[in-house]
Amino acid sequence: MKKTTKEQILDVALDLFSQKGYKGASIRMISSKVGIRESAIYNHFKNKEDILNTIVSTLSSSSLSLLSSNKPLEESAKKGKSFLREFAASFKLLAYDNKSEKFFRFMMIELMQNKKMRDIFMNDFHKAHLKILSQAFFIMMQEDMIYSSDPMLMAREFLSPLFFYRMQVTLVKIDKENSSIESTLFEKHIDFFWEMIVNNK
Amino acid sequence: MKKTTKEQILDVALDLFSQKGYKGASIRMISSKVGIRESAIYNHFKNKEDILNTIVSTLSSSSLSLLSSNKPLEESAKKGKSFLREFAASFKLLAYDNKSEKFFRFMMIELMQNKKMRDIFMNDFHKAHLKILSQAFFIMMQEDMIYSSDPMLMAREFLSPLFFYRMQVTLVKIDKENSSIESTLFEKHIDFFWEMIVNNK
DNA sequence: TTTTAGTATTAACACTTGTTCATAATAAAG
DNA sequence: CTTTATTATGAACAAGTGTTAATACTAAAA
Repeated sequence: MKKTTKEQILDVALDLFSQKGYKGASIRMISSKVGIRESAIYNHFKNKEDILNTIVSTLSSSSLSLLSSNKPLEESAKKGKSFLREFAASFKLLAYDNKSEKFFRFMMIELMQNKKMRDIFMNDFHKAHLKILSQAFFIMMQEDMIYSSDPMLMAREFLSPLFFYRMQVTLVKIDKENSSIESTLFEKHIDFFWEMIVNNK
Repeated sequence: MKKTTKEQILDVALDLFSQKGYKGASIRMISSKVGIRESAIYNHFKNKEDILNTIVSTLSSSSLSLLSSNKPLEESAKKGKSFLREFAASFKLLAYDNKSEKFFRFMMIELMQNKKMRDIFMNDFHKAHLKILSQAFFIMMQEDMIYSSDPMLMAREFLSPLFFYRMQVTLVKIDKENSSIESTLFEKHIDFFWEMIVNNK
């Protein structure tokens, strides 16, 4: 139940990284928030970069993508709009999950400065989602549920508003403003998008 | 023709800010790239923040939004798809303009750390575009050119992929990879979106 | 030519950064 | 109780940070 010092360091570090970025959060800031002296950190981590790497390898996959791909996509994709609703719902969930939100903020800060973070964003985050979505749209097209088009294009067009809305929720929440308006954007997006692509002849 | 020292400082500062962020770019880095000593900077700017403020107030509006709103929107909106194509084209242009690109990178880095940057993004960038687009879509609906819907929702749905594609172009260009694939996303977006909303009864 | 305004330099300041080392406190294992 | 492994401390380090002050250089105005 009680967190180990190592876990506390990781928690505090993620919190500070998400607010100030990697360079902006110092070892002394982290240690003082944990309640120890800066030198004690080095009993748990080799150096500052080691803290970063531990956070990244722990959270990059879990905090970004949904990877509910253990369930057979063939079946769930045939649910059409429900599938999209579920996809967006889990996407939205990540925007409101504490650790995921912090990692998302951190990723956004580092994105333009750090090649490793760019790779994580492109592969673990973007490509992973595009793959699931394009496959799902392909199935929906085969089933004549939606207009026929390029599945990858459709996946991008569906995904990019989701990303933007997630970013917007994060931004609004930083300034402690009520994010309930932004919260509805996800559902509106599903309705709008489905209405556009559905094959209702 | 020859740039003044003050202009050089601003150019170099923007370049470094866009790569390392505000905190990551030091006065000594800037001065050495300009070819002067660090103390000489203070003959041109009060302090580091003064450099930042000068850059922001100079570039925030021009590098982010298109503000071609000097032309009457009533007329151009009636051109339908052409209007959207022009809008996206100027959006794309900014992604390939050197200074605009750098400011965009800088804005992305600071977005999660700096309230002022968040305000610029929300107002100068996002709201400004949404306003133009929602008005345009409203006109198109009145003219029966497109399906009737919530103009603001449609504006968001149209704009957010543009933002995402612009970000993606920027990311790809950082690693010097060929961005020609991402470059086509803008046009594909227009075609896809127009196809979805056009009223072809 | 002398005065003056603008811009450069050198040196120093107080402070923060990541990291190391010898040492002390603590708690589990013998 | 003693040994041992783990985790804490305090002090110090070299390097980097933003900024200032005194001073020199340079070019136009008097």
